[in-house]
Amino acid sequence: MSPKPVSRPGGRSARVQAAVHAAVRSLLAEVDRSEITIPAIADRAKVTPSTIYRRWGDLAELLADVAMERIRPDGEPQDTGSAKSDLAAWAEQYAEEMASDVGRQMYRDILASRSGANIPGQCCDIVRRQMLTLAERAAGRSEAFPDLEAIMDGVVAPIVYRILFAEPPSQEHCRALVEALFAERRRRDGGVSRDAA
Amino acid sequence: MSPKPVSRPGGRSARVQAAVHAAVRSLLAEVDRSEITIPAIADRAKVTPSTIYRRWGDLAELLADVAMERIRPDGEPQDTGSAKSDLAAWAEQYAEEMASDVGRQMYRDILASRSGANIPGQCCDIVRRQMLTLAERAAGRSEAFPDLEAIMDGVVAPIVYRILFAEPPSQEHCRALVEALFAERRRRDGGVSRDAA
DNA sequence: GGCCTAAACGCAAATATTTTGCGATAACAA
DNA sequence: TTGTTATCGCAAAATATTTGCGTTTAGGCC
Repeated sequence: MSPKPVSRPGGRSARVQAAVHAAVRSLLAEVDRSEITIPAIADRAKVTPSTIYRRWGDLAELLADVAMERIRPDGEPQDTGSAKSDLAAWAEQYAEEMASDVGRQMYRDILASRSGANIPGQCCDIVRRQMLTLAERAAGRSEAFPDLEAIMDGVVAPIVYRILFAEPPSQEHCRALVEALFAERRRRDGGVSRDAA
Repeated sequence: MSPKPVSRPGGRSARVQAAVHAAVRSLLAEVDRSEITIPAIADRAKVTPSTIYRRWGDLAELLADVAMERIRPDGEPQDTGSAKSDLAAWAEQYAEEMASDVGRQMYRDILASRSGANIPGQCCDIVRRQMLTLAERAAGRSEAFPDLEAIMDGVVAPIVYRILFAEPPSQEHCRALVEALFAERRRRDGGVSRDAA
């Protein structure tokens, strides 16, 4: 049961949540992970541990909550002039951010969440929304753009998989993924190669 | 510090490890995850908790250790006659196994491991080895076969990503991934579309 | 086979954590 | 303003984790 649906989001609750999140972020930056414990967080946030336990349930849910907040992109993806270069730029930047220690850790915290809120799904949706803005931008320019699911399979999945399980992808590799995707799309336009999930 | 390099793998240690692993597996099958605790495991395995703490460190490492044992494939991938159908059959079966609750949970346990042993990397290597046997089999038949990294990007990563973050891929989707990979491979033979990680 | 050394275990005390009951506070609505 | 109740703080109880120390036993060596 991650951050419960705050039915009373006013002053005090908001202050507590902000203080706890800030405490987690500072601890993540300063100390080793094995020392990040709920009493330690409560201490730094000037709250009692029981408050955190009641509101977030356990450490995994709290970390997943903080990770979800941090993984949210600041703004719209960069506009570089063309659909392909937009996607390539996005992929390179995303890979670089998520390949860092904090990025990889955010992903792990998100996957460790056991709440019914489907946190990993929300994380995936955030990326999907970014892709949709790229798609709309391409449509506004009358440019072709790959199918959303094809992007998830062809660009996002390889980047995330490599970061989580192997070596992070190089910039060149990210560009090659985008290149291959556009090449395939051009080849069989509106093709059936990637149908519904 | 996951399962320490057992410097004395003889009788007693082996018995303890087997009992603990068995206890974890039975608990995973029976009770809710929130009830799986080290004292509970120790209880069922007829061991003292301190033994588990000293040998595995914490619950996450123990669960990752058990998951790594379970994720190891039983034997060689099925031989279906051709390289493409071999890969398709492997992908479909792998997706089905890992999309189950236990499969998804194994992946999460593996990613939650913080030991220096690089458990996620080992997990990735297991898949790579399976792909190598398929490649060798194809070579023995003088069949073309995609590059290993292209398979990881084009087939394994999308399957695992979807299982972890979204809806598990359908059989048709798995087949389509393999189909697209072979089509691309044929198009630019020995091409540069997927260079080193 | 019998002996030695140290790794691995069991036990129990010491710490740390999580959970829970209850009274106090403060957000929100009427 | 007043009432209602979600949320919080505090402290006791329940659990889980760590640690010291004596015992067992695997593996090496005569």
